[in-house]
Amino acid sequence: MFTTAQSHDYLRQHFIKPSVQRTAVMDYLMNNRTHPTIDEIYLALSPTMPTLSKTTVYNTLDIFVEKGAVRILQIDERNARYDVDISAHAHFMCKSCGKVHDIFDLKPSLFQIPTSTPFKIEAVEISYVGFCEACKGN
Amino acid sequence: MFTTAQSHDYLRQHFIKPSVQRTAVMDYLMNNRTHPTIDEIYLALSPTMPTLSKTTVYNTLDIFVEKGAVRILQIDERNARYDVDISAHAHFMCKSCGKVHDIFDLKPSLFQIPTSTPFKIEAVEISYVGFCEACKGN
DNA sequence: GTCAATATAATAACACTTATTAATATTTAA
DNA sequence: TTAAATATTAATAAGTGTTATTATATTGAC
Repeated sequence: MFTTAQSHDYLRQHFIKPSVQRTAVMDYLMNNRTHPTIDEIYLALSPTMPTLSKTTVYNTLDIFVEKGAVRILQIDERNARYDVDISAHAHFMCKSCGKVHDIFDLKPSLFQIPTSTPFKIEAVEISYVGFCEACKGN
Repeated sequence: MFTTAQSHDYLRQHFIKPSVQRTAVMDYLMNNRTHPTIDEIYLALSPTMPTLSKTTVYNTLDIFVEKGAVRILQIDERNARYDVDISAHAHFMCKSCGKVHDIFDLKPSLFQIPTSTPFKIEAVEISYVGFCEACKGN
């Protein structure tokens, strides 16, 4: 369980001014490693922050991504998903239930930037799709 | 340069009934390896096929993907992109010009399905983002 | 405490995709 | 070959996630 103080610190480390809204969003991301969508974050926070607007959630996540505090995932074609864990790891999405899971135990070499290209590569995304444990039997 | 006859054959190989529209779309994909969007395909074909509708392009690509003749790429958050090359390779997208390039010369092991997960993985997508040769100087 | 700068909220606008339905082609059976 | 059934295409409308706009609120410097 991460505290609000820790979220606050994490924001400061990434040069993001920690407003009440930003701290709440970061707090949610740190404690819910489910790669939530904007909507999920908004719906989770609005009961305790009734004045929160979805626009603010969008703006907040934009800033987090821009400052490198959070990673945006492209794995789900429907919605953007967000991950506070910016370390090298891959993702899996279940075609049936839609849940996105982390895959950590891959060879570090998978995440290396290829040197054979003429491009200036800044980021890698490795995504797997299929069926999760709960869904693969059905 | 691929001929219409070849597109026709490729469709048949994937058990897709080759209508005029489907053959035209496949023909375009086989001759334009630019990972085009729906809009690009539609705009390219409509001058010579004035009755073509964008809905048909959507439907057609859905069928192609479902039958495994074409791969849909998630790399561009704005639009879906399509690739007739279904062999194992990665993609790079330029953050500046938006072009998507193939990256073929990677170790085959990169595309292996990880065995350490409890998931039934069916597909892998490896995406890189950054700046292309033309844009990286600016 | 006042003023300027920044952040938030509400609303509207946008863009891509999907659903619906009607029209047109194509196939099948007599 | 013709009629009926089926499949495909086209046009329109609807839906959904995201972005733009603008007004309000909050913060920070003096």
